[in-house]
Amino acid sequence: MSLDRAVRSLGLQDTDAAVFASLFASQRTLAKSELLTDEGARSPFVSILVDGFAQAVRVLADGRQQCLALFLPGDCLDLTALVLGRSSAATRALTLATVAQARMTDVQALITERPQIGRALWRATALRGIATEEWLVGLGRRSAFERLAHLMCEVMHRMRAAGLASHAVCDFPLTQTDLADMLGLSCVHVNRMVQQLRAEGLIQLGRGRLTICDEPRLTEAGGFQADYLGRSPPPARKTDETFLLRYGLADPA
Amino acid sequence: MSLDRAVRSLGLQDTDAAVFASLFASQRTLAKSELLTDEGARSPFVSILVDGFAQAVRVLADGRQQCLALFLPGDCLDLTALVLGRSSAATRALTLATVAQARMTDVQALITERPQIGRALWRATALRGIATEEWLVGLGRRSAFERLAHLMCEVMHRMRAAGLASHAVCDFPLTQTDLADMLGLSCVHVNRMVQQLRAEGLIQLGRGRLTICDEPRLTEAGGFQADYLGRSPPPARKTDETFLLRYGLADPA
DNA sequence: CGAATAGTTGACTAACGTCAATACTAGTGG
DNA sequence: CCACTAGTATTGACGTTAGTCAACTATTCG
Repeated sequence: MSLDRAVRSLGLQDTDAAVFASLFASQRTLAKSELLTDEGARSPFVSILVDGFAQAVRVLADGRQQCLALFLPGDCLDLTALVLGRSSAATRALTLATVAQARMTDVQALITERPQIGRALWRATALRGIATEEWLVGLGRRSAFERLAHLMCEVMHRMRAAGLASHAVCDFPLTQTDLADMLGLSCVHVNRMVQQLRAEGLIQLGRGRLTICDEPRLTEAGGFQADYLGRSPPPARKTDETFLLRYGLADPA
Repeated sequence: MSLDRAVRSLGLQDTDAAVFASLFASQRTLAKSELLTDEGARSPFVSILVDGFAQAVRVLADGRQQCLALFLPGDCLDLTALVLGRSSAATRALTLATVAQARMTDVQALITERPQIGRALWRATALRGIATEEWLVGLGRRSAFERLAHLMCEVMHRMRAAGLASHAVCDFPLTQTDLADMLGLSCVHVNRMVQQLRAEGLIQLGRGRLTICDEPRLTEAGGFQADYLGRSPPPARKTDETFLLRYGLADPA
């Protein structure tokens, strides 16, 4: 993933894009599992993932942990630190990874000078929030099988958008333990669900690659909506009497 | 909750606060269960909840639903719509509620004129994201009992910050079904956990009121960190050999 | 080749959901 | 003030999903 492409995916163009990108002159390589920033830390840099996979993760006092976000090449890492001054979660490389870094003070200064850049980063912050909300829906209301199917759809979708998937195949270097952390499951159960997805002919997964064999059915299985970032009007819902009554939406006529 | 107080809680002061508040001249009353905005809708207004409780909620095609956020008096509703143009989720009154509204175009114009206001709203967007992340951790890695305890702590904490709690008592007009939607549980199970919290002498809950009887123990039970919005450095973790090895954090020395 | 990591399996358990009945509560109109 | 009603809370029996533990196998990588 080129830095320019990453910057354009923020919605920046022309001079804004060029000037913003020019701040990310330095690169840093992270070993697999290496922390880029720790939970609650102040970092003097803003980072964009250029290569490899990473995650945002929170660890509870007793060692349980939950992944809050999966970062693919081209994603901005830890955006909230830019406005809040601190990282809300640890950022950790899931594979050997490369990040481009800009000094936070430089970014701050540039935002003042070019408000459109601030606007774009604010928009990116909001999109990150929506993605988190989507995961929240999954953990709250979807079964393990659905969650996994949904995640496979999401990854393929995002990898395509980043130009990193060919047809229905992309790199997928995550372990089942990594998946378990994302999906709020145990790795044993993830394994069972992966096997079910394979048995039903929906995906192939292994050796660091994901192949979607039957995308319509996988999408259906995960309840995935491709446009959940640039959202269209609410999908037509089955008119369910109970539902309408419960929320006082029944047409009084 | 006065509008001024709400505006100050965004971090705005003096002229910025006054000018921003002046945009919220109109008010609207929502009946219990009434939708303020629908999922995916474009709204021409930015709203601040002045009175009552509200939620952001996503409904799946089959009727399952998950609450994404609980709004208390003083909270900005549906902030992401301001930068993304659409609501990512429905906003619904949980009680009879009052919102103050500003025309979105007016807010946009004011942000251009006074960048500090944009900064404050961006910060609020980021804080909303962190709150969503905290719920994600709960749904992914906390038991039903812990989640409920955590939510009680969160609500009391926020109600105090809004000046709406006296000592350890505050209004709490949510039904157990509402709680179930927030916590990703069934209402029957919520009921069982509420009873357990009561039996252990941690809370009193009923008739629209919440009383925390033993705050230290409730905080402990929920793993609640009061500062999870203005985060301090990572809490000291038990040094756990397994954990360190698993994540390659073991000191190589 | 060997060590470490990752994936797989089965047996068992715990947490939580579902269903269906029953009790309580608050608001309503008589 | 009382009966009525709708919404809410509670209970028990039972089913299902997912977690835990402990082994074992397959891969990867040095």
